[in-house]
Amino acid sequence: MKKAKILIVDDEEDLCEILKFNLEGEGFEVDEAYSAEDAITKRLDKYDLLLLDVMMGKMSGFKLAEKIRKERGSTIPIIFLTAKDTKNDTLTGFSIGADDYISKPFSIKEVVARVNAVLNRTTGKYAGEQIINVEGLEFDLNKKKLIIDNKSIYLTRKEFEILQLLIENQGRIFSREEILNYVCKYETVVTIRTVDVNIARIRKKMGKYGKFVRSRTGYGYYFDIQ
Amino acid sequence: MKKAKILIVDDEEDLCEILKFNLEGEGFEVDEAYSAEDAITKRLDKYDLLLLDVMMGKMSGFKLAEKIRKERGSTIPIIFLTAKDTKNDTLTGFSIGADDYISKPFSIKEVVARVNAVLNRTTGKYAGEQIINVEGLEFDLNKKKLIIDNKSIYLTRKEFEILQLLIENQGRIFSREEILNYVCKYETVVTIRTVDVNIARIRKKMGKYGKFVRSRTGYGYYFDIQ
DNA sequence: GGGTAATGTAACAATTTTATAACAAACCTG
DNA sequence: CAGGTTTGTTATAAAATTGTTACATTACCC
Repeated sequence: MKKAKILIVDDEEDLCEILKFNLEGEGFEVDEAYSAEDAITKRLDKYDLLLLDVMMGKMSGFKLAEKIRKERGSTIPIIFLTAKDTKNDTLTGFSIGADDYISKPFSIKEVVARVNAVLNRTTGKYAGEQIINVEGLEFDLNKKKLIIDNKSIYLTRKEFEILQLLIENQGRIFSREEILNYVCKYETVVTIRTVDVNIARIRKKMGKYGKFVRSRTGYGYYFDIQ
Repeated sequence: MKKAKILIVDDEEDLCEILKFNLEGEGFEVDEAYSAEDAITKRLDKYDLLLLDVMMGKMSGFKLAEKIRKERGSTIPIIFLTAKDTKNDTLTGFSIGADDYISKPFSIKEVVARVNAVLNRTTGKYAGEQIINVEGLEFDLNKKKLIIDNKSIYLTRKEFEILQLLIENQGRIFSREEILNYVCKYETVVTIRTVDVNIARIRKKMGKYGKFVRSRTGYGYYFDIQ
């Protein structure tokens, strides 16, 4: 999956850095802007989420948010950071929405959790149909299945991941090591020939299209429709 | 359709701004007042809804509401925002004629949802009958029930929300995390397996239609009539 | 073509995931 | 606060996936 990109807009540079450090640790790509004016100069449509300080120098976070929404018509999710002191446990109970706010002082953990939650929700919701189409072969990323001749072919997770890797990089050859590494990242070590078996299963399920999943002796596997 | 006008009365200016920002995003026209005294000076009959903080400086939200209702004889709907969930406050609020009551901390989404609900109810423009019909299975969004073979099947809130998510996105697979995230928005963290149990309960209640709620090992759950 | 290495695949085993029942905790509601 | 309802937890059985192995088949090189 592609890394989500986050833009932090806050004039407290230290805080920015801490957030950046932690969010990067979570696998996000993070940019910073130290003022609203600075943020405006950036191409905001590059980002998947905005972390916006409410209290900043000249232009407040709200103004900036308004500008982004109204002038640019963007629907990018925004989480506000606000300095308002909180007597009660606002932090724990406050939950996610398309937009959300987190009061300072907040725990880094919490911010990360919220960011994850918002991104999960919005990317889940607004990601409409995701279908890769090749030669009358539909590869549906949301429904995790193939559609061939109007028939649904259900792939298991490993099968799906392997095929996705090959299809998204049509023509490129992946060694068994690469495939195993991609599919079993954090898992225990398995025999290299397992890949063969999985490929065989994929081919079988794909029927007449199975031959598009090709092997090159000594190299590995690739997908090609020629 | 005319835009509904909303007045927010709350001394926490940040919160006001966030609410305003989000409600405007929903297509409402929004004004703010940072104190009850401030609110009184406004022509309240201009508004279709009041969002009223209970705890404010000198005059409480309740006092203000009482004033509005008794002295001005207004029937404008009021939603109270309150910091503490005390039964006493609740009662007071409702006896004054509160239309709804949201305790802080709340999520922005929740407020927006309640505002929509109250405005729908009071202005009488219902979204009309909301019934999803699939294969002789009626799913009544307003009455929160299923109708199968002319029999009403009552689903609990969680059950209903899960089923609604699945039915409204027919075919799309939702991971347990997504489902939990969707259903337990404002709540504490629960075990991921809870989803399984809820799915089982839904299937059981749906009888012969239960099989339409499907699982895909390694992915999650989805609804499909095929 | 014959020998060797690489790949394909079937059958089975190990592992992981899901279904469900039974119980416990939370939650209403009068 | 008693009793019913909803929701969450846990344990175990059942199902599905994934891995291993052994042998068949194919590709490669001389």
